Amino acid sequence: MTGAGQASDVFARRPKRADARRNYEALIAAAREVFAEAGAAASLEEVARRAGVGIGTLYRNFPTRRDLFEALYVEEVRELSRSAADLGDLPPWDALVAWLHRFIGYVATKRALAEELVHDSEVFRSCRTEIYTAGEPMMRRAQAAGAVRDDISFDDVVRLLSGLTMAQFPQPEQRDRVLGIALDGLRPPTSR
Amino acid sequence: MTGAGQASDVFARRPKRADARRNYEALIAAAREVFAEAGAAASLEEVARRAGVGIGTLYRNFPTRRDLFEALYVEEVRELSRSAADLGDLPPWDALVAWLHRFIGYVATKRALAEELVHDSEVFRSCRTEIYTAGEPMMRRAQAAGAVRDDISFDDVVRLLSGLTMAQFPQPEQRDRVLGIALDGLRPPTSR
DNA sequence: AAGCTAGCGGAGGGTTGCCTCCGTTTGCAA
DNA sequence: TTGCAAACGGAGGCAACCCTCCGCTAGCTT
Repeated sequence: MTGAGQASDVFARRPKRADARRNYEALIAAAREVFAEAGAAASLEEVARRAGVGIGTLYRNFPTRRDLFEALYVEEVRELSRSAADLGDLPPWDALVAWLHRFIGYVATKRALAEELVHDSEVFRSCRTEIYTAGEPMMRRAQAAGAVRDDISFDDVVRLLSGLTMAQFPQPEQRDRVLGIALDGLRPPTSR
Repeated sequence: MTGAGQASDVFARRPKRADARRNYEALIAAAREVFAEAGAAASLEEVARRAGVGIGTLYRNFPTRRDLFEALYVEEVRELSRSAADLGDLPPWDALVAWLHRFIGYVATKRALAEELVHDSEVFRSCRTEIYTAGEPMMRRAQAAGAVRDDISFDDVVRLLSGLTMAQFPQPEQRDRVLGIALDGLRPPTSR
């Protein structure tokens, strides 16, 4: 369960001809932009326009709105999951904190997508698995080292921080401070 | 600055004739339901339908979608703000915690609305003031009593918890546990 | 009880977005 | 180079929603 096989079917539909692949990437990029700007209800025609392709091309690649969401989401999760590897040589607590920072950053871009995908999606579920596979060991390690309290689960942490990504933070330093408060809550009573 | 006068202009448009008032209330109630179910982009025609009034009536009462949002939002905030008074005789920390619990409950119902209103709204701003007027003293009191760390602001707390309201919690007890973690983060280093 | 007027409701015109369909283009293999 | 399948793109039909407008209804006042 490395996660590599889990959601690979999503990428199976990735086209092979050069122009097709180019359009596919352009659509993904445009969709990322448009949804970030206008929310999950943004017009698909706008996405196609911004990608510089016809609306027909969009629908061939992503027959439904949800298909587009899923492709976008999977892409994002992949990157996050992969990034856990870089942190192996940090001390347990530092590694966890660093990864959670990335977690917030990644998730923040697409709160709208998640909103849409929560409802029974195979892909969404396997992405969750992928994130947990990446993050849970880091937390266990921190717990084993006594840096994180024992009475909470990784799931608790994810939810606590997911929330933060939704909130609007005009200045990024406030976001960091608030994240700091939340992280203090993870500490065992003695090690503050 | 009791807050009573701040947003009263919003209520100025409240109708006086019996049938009109009835319809107004029905619209508010229907809107609360519909927006909770279908998000902020829900159809206004559906709102009117569910309220059992004509679409014309809806538009007379709330010329724009935003007007409806605002009315809904103000209503919610009012209740929350008022509820702070009940908690005066609890110990500082307990009072704060109790109020924050309510805060979460109230805000959760209308995350979608807030999303829409954040962008430059007079009403939104005065509602914020109202919430802060209700909550900030409770937090100061808790800080004075040494129950909350001194290096954070009420605004930090609001944002930390606002996030939580966005997250989906299948079981309510997990929400409480996660809220507990967040609240632990508010404590001064010594008093855990 | 009778009139006045605030308020009602929904038909309908306009806009926008969704998605299909098919004639045209273009990459790739032989 | 040539042929053919894969891919393109956008016109256009359909559906949903927005919002205005105006003839009708029913509270309130005297």
